[in-house]
Amino acid sequence: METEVGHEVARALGQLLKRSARTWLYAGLTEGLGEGVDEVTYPVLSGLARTGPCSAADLAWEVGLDRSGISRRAGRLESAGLLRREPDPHDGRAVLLVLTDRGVEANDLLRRRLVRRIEDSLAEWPPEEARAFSAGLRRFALEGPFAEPLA
Amino acid sequence: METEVGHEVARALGQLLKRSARTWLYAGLTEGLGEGVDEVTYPVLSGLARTGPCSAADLAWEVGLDRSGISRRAGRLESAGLLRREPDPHDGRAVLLVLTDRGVEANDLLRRRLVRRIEDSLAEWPPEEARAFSAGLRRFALEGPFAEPLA
DNA sequence: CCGGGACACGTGCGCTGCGCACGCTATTCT
DNA sequence: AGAATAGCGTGCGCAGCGCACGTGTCCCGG
Repeated sequence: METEVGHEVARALGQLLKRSARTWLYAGLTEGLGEGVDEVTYPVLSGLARTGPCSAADLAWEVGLDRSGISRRAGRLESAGLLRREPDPHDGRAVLLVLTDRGVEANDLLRRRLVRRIEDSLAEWPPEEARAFSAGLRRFALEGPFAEPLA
Repeated sequence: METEVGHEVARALGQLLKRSARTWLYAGLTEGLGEGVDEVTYPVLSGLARTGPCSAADLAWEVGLDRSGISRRAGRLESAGLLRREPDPHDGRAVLLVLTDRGVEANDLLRRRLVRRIEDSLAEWPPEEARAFSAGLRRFALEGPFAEPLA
């Protein structure tokens, strides 16, 4: 019984973690925006939108990446004018990453497109089933063991 | 309403696709097996277990990767003695990838461990909720747009 | 029967992303 | 004040991926 669920989730997760799945999810989503934002930099953009202005280290924890990776990606977003590095007023060593207005705008746009794409793929689901799936996925991804990524 | 579901799924998927999530899912899973099998080669192993003996091209479609990637990973599994390349009796050009007995055994072991890990993370869920989540995830990942990865 | 185009494979090559480690500057503690 | 610590950006090496080439095989048309 229960082991059936485990197998099913394992199988589905395997499919979901395929590179091509990620590709599909973000493919063509950044159409019309500058060169700086793509599927690689989007997690930094959206993560920063969630956390608000914060250091690269904190954002690294949020995004689940090394500091250096964040710094590089942030550099691209900065060049594209979507992100601003400003000195932390309380600590001269620290640098705060802050979204510019255009950054916020770009993030909103991308998020809308992403949500749209996901909703399209759920369009034919019975609404109740979709809700249950959404709640379960949220619980699994956000409240499960993934919550502590860099342990 | 419905847009709430879209946002929630988008957020959860973002979290799920983090590198650290993949890391957590497979971390330490290959303990005790040879050097050839790890989180990189496992998709090939399990994919081949699903499809049965097949060519690298077909497996590439199944796994969602380029042929070359499959060939490289298959090479590792071959070195580890988990996989065998044998000439296709019907086509002299083609090469069939076949799991050895040890390969089947390794795949079963890894799968059991993976299922175990997932079930542990679902241990405190209400059984009905877990079932609903499992069914929804299966539908989303296996019957959704991900079904055609290399379109 | 045979020759050319198509097919399947493995691999060299360049690109990209990642983590580690170094150097530098600012802070904090003794 | 001087030393130890913390935070940052970046150079470096490694690994994986896709593309494209060369090789061997199949198939069909002449």
